[in-house]
Amino acid sequence: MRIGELSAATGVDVETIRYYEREKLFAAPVRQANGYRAYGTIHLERLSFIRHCRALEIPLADIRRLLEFATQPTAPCGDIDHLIEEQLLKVRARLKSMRALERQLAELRKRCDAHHSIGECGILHELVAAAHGEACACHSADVFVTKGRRVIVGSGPTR
Amino acid sequence: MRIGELSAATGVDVETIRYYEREKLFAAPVRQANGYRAYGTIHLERLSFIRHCRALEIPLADIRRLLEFATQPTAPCGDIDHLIEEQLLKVRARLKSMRALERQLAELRKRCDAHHSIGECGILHELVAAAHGEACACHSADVFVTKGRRVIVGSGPTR
DNA sequence: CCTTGACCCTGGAGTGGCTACAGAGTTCTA
DNA sequence: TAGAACTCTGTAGCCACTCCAGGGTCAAGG
Repeated sequence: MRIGELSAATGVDVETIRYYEREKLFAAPVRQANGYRAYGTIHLERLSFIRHCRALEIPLADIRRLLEFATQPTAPCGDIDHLIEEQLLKVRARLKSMRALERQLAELRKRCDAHHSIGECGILHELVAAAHGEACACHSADVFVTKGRRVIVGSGPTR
Repeated sequence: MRIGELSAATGVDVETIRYYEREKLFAAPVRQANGYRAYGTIHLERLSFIRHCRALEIPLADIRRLLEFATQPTAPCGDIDHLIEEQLLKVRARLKSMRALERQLAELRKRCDAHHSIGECGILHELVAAAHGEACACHSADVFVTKGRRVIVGSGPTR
């Protein structure tokens, strides 16, 4: 199987496959006389495994670890458990902040329900209000969490 | 105000402030005799505005556009409306895929409820099953969307 | 006066997970 | 036999920072 066929079979871009090889997510395949990569069923399975994990947004470094674990079937599986648990926690935390984000944006959008000039635009007005340290429709609380980092918003010189 | 004070006042990292300057999100401030940046209230407000937008996960390119809009108060505000609407749609799409992700990971975690060896681990088993084109607990459908791109999972050589 | 430590400067590299491209060679199809 | 379609390598770009090296500046304490 050539790289294009593997790509078609898995839906993974050719460039991405080569990238995974560079990143040592799977061993370099044998080469044909012309230098083309020749893949077998093993590669197809491993690539599907990787994409399945990526679909769960598991980072490549963790996928590498999972692949290593798979070679030691007698070891205890606590690490795998832990890895999935961590991933779930990450997703839940992100979900929480995304929900807040959705509320804030929906609230902000409400500020502009008619066609008028930028000078009168409620949206821009709200965004600018925040820059003056005033309370704003979108951020009632002063501090909230984005991407796991504490970010201060809606405040200003008064802090 | 020196950069450290601006940083303390807004909660924005010093490096990030310099980065915003490089990215032309605000004009370079005047310099003191020693070369230190000297900021005023305008910078503080603009930086707060930027962070407020970033807290809404509005990309820097869009923030640049918003800042340009703000200089034209008589123009119609349709573009601003549209920008926020697009952002809301983006967030909602992402939210939807995150919710699916959460379900899938929670389902996957259930597969391993006891301490045993990697060879017997239900989680790894499920992940490997996907690579064989079998149905898996985490992905009942064959195809779903991640980050706006179509990704094929849970299938394999049979496609 | 000297040291220490906190601050500031520039320029460049690194992060993750791809994606895109240049410039070359190879193979398939009409 | 021409041209399209594929493959190769190597490198750079994307986003929004973050970190570092190697230097300069400044105030407080001994």
